[in-house]
Amino acid sequence: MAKSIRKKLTERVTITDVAHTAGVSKTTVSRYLSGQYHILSENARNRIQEAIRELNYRPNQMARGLKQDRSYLIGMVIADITNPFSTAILRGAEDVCKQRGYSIMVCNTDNDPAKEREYIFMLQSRRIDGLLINTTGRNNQFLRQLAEEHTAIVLVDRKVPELGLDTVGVDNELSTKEAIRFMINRGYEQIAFFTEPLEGVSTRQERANAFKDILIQYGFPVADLYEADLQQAEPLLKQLERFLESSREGKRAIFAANGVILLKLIHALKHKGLRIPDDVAIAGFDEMEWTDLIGPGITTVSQPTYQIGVTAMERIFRRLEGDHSPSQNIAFAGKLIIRGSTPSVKGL
Amino acid sequence: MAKSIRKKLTERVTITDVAHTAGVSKTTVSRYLSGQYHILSENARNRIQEAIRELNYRPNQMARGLKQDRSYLIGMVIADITNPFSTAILRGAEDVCKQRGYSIMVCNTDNDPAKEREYIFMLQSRRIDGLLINTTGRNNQFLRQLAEEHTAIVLVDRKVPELGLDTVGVDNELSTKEAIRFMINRGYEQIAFFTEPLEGVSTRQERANAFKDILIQYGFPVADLYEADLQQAEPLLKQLERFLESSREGKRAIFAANGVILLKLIHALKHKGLRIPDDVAIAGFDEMEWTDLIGPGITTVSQPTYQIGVTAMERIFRRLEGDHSPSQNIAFAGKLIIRGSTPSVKGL
DNA sequence: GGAATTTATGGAATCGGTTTCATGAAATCG
DNA sequence: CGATTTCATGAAACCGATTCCATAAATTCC
Repeated sequence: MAKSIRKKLTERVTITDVAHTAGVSKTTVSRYLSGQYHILSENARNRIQEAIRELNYRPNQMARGLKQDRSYLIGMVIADITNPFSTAILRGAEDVCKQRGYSIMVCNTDNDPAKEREYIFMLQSRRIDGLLINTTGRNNQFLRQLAEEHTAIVLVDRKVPELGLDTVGVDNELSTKEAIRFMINRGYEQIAFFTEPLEGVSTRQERANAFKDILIQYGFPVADLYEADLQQAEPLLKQLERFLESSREGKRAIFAANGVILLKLIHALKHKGLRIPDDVAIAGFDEMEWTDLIGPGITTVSQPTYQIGVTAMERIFRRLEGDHSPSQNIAFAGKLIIRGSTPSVKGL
Repeated sequence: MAKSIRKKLTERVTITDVAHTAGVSKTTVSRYLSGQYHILSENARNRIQEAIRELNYRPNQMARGLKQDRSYLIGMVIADITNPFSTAILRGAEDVCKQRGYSIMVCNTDNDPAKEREYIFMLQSRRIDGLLINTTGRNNQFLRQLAEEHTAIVLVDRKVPELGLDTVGVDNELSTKEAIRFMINRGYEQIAFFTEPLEGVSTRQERANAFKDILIQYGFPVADLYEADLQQAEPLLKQLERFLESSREGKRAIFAANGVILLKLIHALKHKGLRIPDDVAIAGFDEMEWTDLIGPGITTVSQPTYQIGVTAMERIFRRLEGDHSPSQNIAFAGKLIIRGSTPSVKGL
């Protein structure tokens, strides 16, 4: 009887309920919800407003999205969510989304192409409007598919030229060259470059190539480019030892291709009882909250991470608004922050 | 004509398309999608599978969710997404969600109740099934409303007793007492406690109270409890100076109530040219990737952050599965990691 | 002052799935 | 062998919004 009907009715408040209590049709309420106030009478507007308040109504986004073929959802696929670099980007991206009423769904892949694929499928099922991805580069086929379904995709940090998508990141060549040139000018005679495996990751490749180029340009031998797999600590330690054995104290320096490997290297140096910069100088990509606190301060290349997130998300919205211009590669300048970990070599 | 029809048809592949090409009804396809294989003939199963593959079909989660009144979405409202503490929890939560086919929507509030409220409304519109929240404590009314609409809510880190919700965090009293007691036993005669403003945040209050309790228990005066607003750097610096002026080198120590303030304090000490631990000893909550690298290493209270995220999310799913048992407060033990920043006082 | 236009509104179809219920065929039973 | 149960399937209603189209009333036009 009445009791059970009421129960059913109050279970979830729908647009129909609002229409009833306001004494208008669903259509009119819908118009109110989408902000088309100018075609509503003041009377209707007020009564709807009152009804919504009274019933504490919140429109169902799934119903809305279904009909409009829009989810107001952006996917963000990140290799490692605990990496401060990633979260700074996320922060920027999130701020832009919030402002527009979009929400971000985070997906953590651990650089695993299989996980990445699963997430792409899931996001596809959710009909995301946009995707911001730090890709493994192994699921290009599926990304292309997504792009064909009108999802606006922006690659962050890592490029995949064959996809022809917008990318946002830092100018790796420029920044790496600036940093290595700086170290050469400071008098270091042997510089090692440590990176995670290059295969398939454009960012790492660009930095490694810039390193090689600049060494060649200055007539240095390119002997110390180390690709370390960080899953196990051993390889990195071994490679570090190899470098230290082959080089002379006071004349050598290490450059880390990103913040993760920079941290690992500093750990390894501490573990071996080596001092910065006396035993070895060090610098690397990614400014982090602790880089000025360790020893004499670590020289780093700072990326405008928040800005990268903001810009990437803005490109997504530009695309969603119908911009069909050719894809852009947006590269911000990195900033070299010089600290005590890379002093001038004695005797210069 | 045919062309335009085809275009329309291939625009988005729907369950109807799959049904047609497989030569069965939507109902049958739906059963396949929800894994009810046992009631399908092998023939139908194969043809549907083939059709899905051929058309590259992905079911629309919005349509699904609309009918089922389930979004398979979990909201995660965080005060500061760039805080490593938060992302570690997110990581744990995300892993659990992925496994169950749920997705997480991240919301960054900056500890702003207004932003938090906006997010709660948005998440409500999306009909999230669960919410994991690090709340400002200023939107209890809306959280209660959400809970009434069958959203499973778990409070992380910060409690709000009046809401009667599940909470997951660390045992603040126990860990704080252990840490302060340790410092007292090491011979420090004056210990300062630095925290962000206590008002409304249970975690901070619990830690501050534990600090006071243990000092009283040991017969120390409670003179140095500093509430610093971190928005501007000044207050913290002033308070730090006040403490340093009132205390004696070699006999004093600082305890930071969380990782953020710990970092700020270390920065401030460096800024003032003070050495750890010679000029002042320091310890604090939250183990971070750099705490063992700064100076002699910083003594910290480590929280099982990943585990907190996993546990919180598991409680959400337990609730979604229909568990109506009384609410739980789950408190993990923190772990005191002793490092060089808190050596024994000379002469002990 | 009647025709044409504008304005405010609502009925009904629709989005893409799930779920209820009905049905015909095959299998099991006494 | 007829009655009953099981099995595989599909038609149609439904979830909660938006949107197309129709319509009555009010306004403007000549």
